[in-house]
Amino acid sequence: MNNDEAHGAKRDEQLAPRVDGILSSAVRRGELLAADCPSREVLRHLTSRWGVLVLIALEDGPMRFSDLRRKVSGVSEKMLSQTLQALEADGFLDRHSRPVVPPHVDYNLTPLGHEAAERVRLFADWIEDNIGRILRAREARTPEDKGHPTAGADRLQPAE
Amino acid sequence: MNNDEAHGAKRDEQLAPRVDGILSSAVRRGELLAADCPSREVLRHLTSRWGVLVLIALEDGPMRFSDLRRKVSGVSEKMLSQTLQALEADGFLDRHSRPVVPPHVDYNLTPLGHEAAERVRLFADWIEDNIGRILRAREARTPEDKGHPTAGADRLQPAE
DNA sequence: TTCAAAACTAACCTTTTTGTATGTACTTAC
DNA sequence: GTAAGTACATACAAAAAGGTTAGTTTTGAA
Repeated sequence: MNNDEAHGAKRDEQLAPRVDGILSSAVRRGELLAADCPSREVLRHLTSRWGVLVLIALEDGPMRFSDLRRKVSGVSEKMLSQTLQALEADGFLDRHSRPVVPPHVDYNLTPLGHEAAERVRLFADWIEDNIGRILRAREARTPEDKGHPTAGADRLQPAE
Repeated sequence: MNNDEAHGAKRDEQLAPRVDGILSSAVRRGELLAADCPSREVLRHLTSRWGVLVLIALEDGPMRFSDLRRKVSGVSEKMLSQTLQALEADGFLDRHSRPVVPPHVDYNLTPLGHEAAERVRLFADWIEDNIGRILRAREARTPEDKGHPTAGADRLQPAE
C-alpha cells in the first residue's frame, strides 16, 4: 500500500509537482515569477555566491571543512560555515562530526543535493565552456558608449 | 600561420575553452574554484536574484520594460533596470528603444543569452518540480535542534 | 616550549545589494 | 484639470552579505 496519503498535511506543495505534461511549463513558470513562490528562497540559497561552488566541490565526494576551504579558493571560514549550514538546513548536504580532537568533520551531498549539484554544474560548465565568447561579447559593448535612453530620443514622435 | 594569433592579447581566455575531452572536466572545474577565475563574475551576474528571473521571463520572447516589471513579480523599477543593464553589458540581451513618447523599449535575449537562459531554466524547473521534496527535507531538519559541533564532542579521543 | 592544525563561534566593521521615494517629459484617458 | 502610464535616473536609507580578528580545545611536530 502507499502510505503517501497518510500524513495528510500540506497537500498544496504536493499538488504542484505532480502537474506534468502540457500545462506544467506554464504553471511552473508562473510560480517562480510570482513574488511569494517558495522556490525563490531555495533558488537564492542554491545560487548564492559560495553555495554554487560548494555544491560543485562536493560532487567529487565527501570533504572536510578545511579541505573545502582550500578547494573553494577565496572563501572565508565564516562564509564557508555559513554556507554549509544553510545547505545542510535545506537538506542538500549532511554533516558528519567525529568526536575526536582535533575535530574531524565531513560534509557530503544528500541524494537531493546531488541532483541539485548536477544541474548547477551543467550551468557552470556552460559558462566555463563559453567564457571566451562571453568576454568577447562584453568587450564589444563596453568600449563604445552605448546610446543613452534620452540620447536617441531627441526628436520625439507620438507613439503610433 | 592562422590569424588567430594576430590580436595577440588574451591568449589565456581563448586557450581554456578549446580544451575538451578527457582533461576538460578537471581543468574547467579547477578554473571556477580558483579565486581569480573570470567565470565567477559571469556566474554572479547570471545567478543574481533578478537576473535569473529576467532571463526566464525573456525566454518567451521580447518584452517591454513595464511588462517585464509586471511579469517578474516583486522586482522594483530600480533593480529591474539595473539588472537589465548588467545583462546587456554582458551581451546576454539587447535593448531596442523607439524614439517615441511615451517611451517604448523592447528587451530580447541574444543567442548567447538564449543559451544561458535555457540552462538557467533547466535548473529552475528542477527546483519547482522538487520543491515539495525540498521543503519536506528542510522541515525534517529544522524542528529538532541538530547537534552542536561541541555537543557530541563531550568525550574526546585522539584522532585516529 | 612555542607553533600549527582542526572546525568552528562571536564581535566588529566594511561593502554590496536592495528598497523607497521623487523627479522627468509627454501623452492619453477620465 | 488631474491622474495614469512609459522608461528610466538619482538620492537616501535599510538590509544583507562579506571580511577580519580573536578565541576555543587538544594534539603532534619542530
